[in-house]
Amino acid sequence: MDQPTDPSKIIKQADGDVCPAATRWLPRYLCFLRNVEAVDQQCVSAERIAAALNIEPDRVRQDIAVLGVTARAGVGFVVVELMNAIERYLGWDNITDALLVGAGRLGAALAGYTGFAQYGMNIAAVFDIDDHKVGQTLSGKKVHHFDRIVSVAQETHAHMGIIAVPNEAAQEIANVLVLAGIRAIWNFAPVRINVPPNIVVETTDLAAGLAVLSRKLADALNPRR
Amino acid sequence: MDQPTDPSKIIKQADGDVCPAATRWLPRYLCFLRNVEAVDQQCVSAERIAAALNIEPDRVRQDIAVLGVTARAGVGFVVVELMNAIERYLGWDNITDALLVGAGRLGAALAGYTGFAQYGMNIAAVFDIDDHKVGQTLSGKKVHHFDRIVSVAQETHAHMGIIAVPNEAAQEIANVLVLAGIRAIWNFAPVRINVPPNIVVETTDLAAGLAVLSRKLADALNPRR
DNA sequence: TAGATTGTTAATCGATTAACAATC
DNA sequence: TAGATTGTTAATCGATTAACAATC
Repeated sequence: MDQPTDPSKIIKQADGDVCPAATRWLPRYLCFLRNVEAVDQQCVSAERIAAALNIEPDRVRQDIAVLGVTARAGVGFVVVELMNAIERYLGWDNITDALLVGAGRLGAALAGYTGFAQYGMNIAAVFDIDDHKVGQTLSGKKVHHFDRIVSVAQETHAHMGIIAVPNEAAQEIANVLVLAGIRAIWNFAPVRINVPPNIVVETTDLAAGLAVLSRKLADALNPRR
Repeated sequence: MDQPTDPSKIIKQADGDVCPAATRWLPRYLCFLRNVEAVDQQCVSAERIAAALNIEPDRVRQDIAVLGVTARAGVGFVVVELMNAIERYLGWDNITDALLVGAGRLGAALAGYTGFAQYGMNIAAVFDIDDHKVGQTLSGKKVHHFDRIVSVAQETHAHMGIIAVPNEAAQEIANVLVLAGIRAIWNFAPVRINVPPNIVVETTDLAAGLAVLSRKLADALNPRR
């Protein structure tokens, strides 16, 4: 308050820079709040959220702080207000159309998952380069040839691309997605992807969590190395 | 080497305690190595792995260090040797049978994903409490009533359970899985779960990565707050 | 030997946990 | 006012990045 801190830090806080760690928790709070709302409760304290999710109340308050929603001490937050704030913060108050590239095993699973609507996302079209897959439907979505992605991107005004192709192809696909005007890429290939600075990328490696679990299990079943 | 460090640290290193951060990277290396092997290359350096995955070579070496595989300086690692070491470390040299609980949206997607075999895991059976779903098949797997899980667990000798049910039910399901003799739980419900100390849990929240991406996208499309 | 790459140890960075004064 | 809960700041913890001597 009175001690002037390192200026670089001040700037970092001042602009709306995203703190990934906090953002990752917001969907959990939102999910819980939806349940609470369904039961017709008006207010909820950070304590109660924490208890339900089995985490520290401190973290709940810290994560929520970025939203700018204020609570009444002794009472807590207004459920609807907090829900709306999270949805607005994540941009989940509007559905984002996404183009899914890759109709293989993972692509098929993603196309078949009907829960993305809850997270403000809709898979608008599916693409592949394999002529055997092109023309078929995947969970009711038609598979287009990847050549057509630029025109489809323009038609749908999609902002997001989802990469579910083999490692080697991932970077190349990303390049084309950028050319097609895509601004955000959700990458399921276990490789880091290079994109221009105005494009945002998030890589999700499904196998990572399973690897940790498998290792722990191997240890538990067979201790002493 | 000569300075005696804090004893607690020494113990922590001494026993085979898992470092989650390193373990999370191993599937990526494995995936790349499988490609390299397919092209009939015998050796590979940490530098090359790092280049292909677009990360720092230092990290590759550090992560690989836990495996106890040694490389020849100036040449690198023997591909097959390194692959086998990773698979053994993760217990992926044997397939683990898993019981999937929840035949909803996410459960259906997981049951439909045919790629888990690559990660040493097989979904042996699917369970739900909804009578409409019980008896149906999900991607060729029959859906059993959750009541039957204890007996099925014994028949299949499954060690792993996968939770894909709504938040509120997650803890309860976990309790039953433990009673059924399950040792490892892969939890897709965005809640922290309590289990006895001899049971291992890993929670994967699909929405977390999407939340970060959505927020960054919202920022990119609409800067200045 | 010389060049290249390893493997380990130290330094930075970020995220989680703890503490506590401010507020309703 | 008293009790309860917030919101912010400091302390701990772990993970990533950097550095460098050891090795083939």
